[in-house]
Amino acid sequence: MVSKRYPTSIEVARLAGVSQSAVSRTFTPGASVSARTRDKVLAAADSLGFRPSLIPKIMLTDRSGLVALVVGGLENAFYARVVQILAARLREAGNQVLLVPVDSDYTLDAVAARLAQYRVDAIVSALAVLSRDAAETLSASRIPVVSFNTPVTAARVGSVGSDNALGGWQAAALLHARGIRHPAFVAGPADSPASTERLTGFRDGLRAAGLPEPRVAGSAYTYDGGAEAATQLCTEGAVDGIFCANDLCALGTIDALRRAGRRIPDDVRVIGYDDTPAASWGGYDLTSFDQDVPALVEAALAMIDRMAAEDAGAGERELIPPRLTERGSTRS
Amino acid sequence: MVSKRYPTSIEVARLAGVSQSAVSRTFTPGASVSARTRDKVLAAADSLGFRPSLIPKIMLTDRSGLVALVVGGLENAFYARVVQILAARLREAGNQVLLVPVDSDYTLDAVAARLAQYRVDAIVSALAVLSRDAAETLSASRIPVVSFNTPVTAARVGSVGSDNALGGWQAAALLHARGIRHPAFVAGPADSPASTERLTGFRDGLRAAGLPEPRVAGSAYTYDGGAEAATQLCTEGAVDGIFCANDLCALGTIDALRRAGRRIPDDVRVIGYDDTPAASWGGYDLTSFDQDVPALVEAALAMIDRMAAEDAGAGERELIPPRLTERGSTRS
DNA sequence: TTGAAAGCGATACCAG
DNA sequence: CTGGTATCGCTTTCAA
Repeated sequence: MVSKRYPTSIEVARLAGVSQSAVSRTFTPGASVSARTRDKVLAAADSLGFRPSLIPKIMLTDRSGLVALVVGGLENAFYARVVQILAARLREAGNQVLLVPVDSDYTLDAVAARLAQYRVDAIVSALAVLSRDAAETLSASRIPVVSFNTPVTAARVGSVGSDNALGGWQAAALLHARGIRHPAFVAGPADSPASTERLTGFRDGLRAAGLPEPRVAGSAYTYDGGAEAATQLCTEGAVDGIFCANDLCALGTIDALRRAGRRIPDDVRVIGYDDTPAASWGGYDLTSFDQDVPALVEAALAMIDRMAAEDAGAGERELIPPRLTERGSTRS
Repeated sequence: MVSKRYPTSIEVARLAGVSQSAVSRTFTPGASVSARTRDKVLAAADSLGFRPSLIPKIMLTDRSGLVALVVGGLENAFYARVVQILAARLREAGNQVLLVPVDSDYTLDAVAARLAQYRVDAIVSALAVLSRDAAETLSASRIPVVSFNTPVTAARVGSVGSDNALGGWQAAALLHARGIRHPAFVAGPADSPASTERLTGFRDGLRAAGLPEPRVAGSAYTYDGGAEAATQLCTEGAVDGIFCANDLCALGTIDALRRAGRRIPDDVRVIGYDDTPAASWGGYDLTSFDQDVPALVEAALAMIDRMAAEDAGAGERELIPPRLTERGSTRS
């Protein structure tokens, strides 16, 4: 037998000797209740530990106040920061955050259905990789979706992200200014649009500067992935300037370079992306691009509001310029 | 005017030419529906994009399937990992995770009320600091609460954590075995029970080994806090063995020591707590204690189940022994 | 196996 | 200002 868990407004009303409507009004901000009635109600409510349920209201309005936040890899400090800031902002706006960790597109289908059942008001995807199929699964749920760093757009699916191509271009310009001759790129997963865009911008920037095509290695947004890629780049040819798809890779790259006897920045200059806390730690002192998370979050929230208002507005994409912080890893 | 967002079972029933009850039964696992009826219903549901709402069920059962996860400081990789693993396990169990970021005990009061309104089934607090008052606020909401690394217990409030005193003791034993003479402790916030317990265990271990009282510095679980503490310890006296309240401090400590010209482990040995990814990075190679997050999570979930079953059972506390991983920062 | 009908706990409109 | 009542979308008896 399950004991009843929460007192209802009816019980409060009975105890206070008023109608249930009076109780409801007492807990409704703008409603008209006499001070006498309110006091009786509050006293009764307090002694019973009454908290008006939000559930009936959700049923009436079809708005839950819940926003789903789909994430993979919180071990990347960048995403941890996104979650933190996004959750804080949503809470300020009176929303609650449903955190949905996901390890692959595959699990996303099941998740989308579940979220629809909870009547979430919007979905924010902070996944490094989001396929078009997965995006469409989300889109089909009739819930506004905003995706971080993924160019997919569709009906009710928008996207915000760092201007990765611009970052790549600036990385090339900086390395050129520091006089490097042999550029290389340490990539993230092949299906990560962010990594691809950064490489494209990097290529364009190098070309504009009259430098050769970068050699490319790597395939994961991880420390170990960066280390392996760097080792490979070192053994297979000349390198004196490396742009890494993110900071995590860059840290692995730096450590591997040092193990191989290269000095930074004297022999090789390294640039990362995300400007995570570790970039400024003494052992690394890594030049990196800050994606400006607060701006990304604001853009995402504004986009959600717009989609919710217009109902089924077409997808948009918004890019935020990254901000370069130069540190020891690229100094002359 | 807000357009209707979701189709209802009544609309599906109308389209399929059956009763609304039939629709409900079709989506209820064990119910008895003829194949013919089910097919009609499924076809209609599909064409309308129908997803049965969970909200009415919550209203009927007073169980939302929502578990709140209260966190501060996701920038600490340890907590990011806790959130990740906990969320994954809860989802396997069919629960959804409500993520509640909080920056102080003060905001917790408001949060507790809100969570009660959503009828969350349980609250997990992964806060470094949780005061007794705050715990009682949570407890008053009649919702089972499990707290990480905080010794508070009360009715419906349990606690799981690493056996910090044991870890402290082992840290002392290890440093003693490595022949240090001048121990020190880099502390977390003064009101963090985890930090205090680690120090207590460390003190006891040192005493048992015949070593002097440790000097103590520091006051935050941060990289910068660790760096400042280390600088202070270096300038104010002799040090050759430092136990840090967590990894983040330890990394700052190591970098500050190096800036001060000390070699690690030759001049000073350093031990951290949490065994975060950065501990094994090349630049640090930090000896650290793994809190065994999966075990902590299992213990927390089991405790929640027990509390939910017994209804208002007394609070318990469960300790998981930490696992030491020795790396270069303490080798001979 | 089926359909009709009674709730679940709030909000909001209604007349008094 | 107050109390009565319809309502939201389901699940669950209860009869047929």
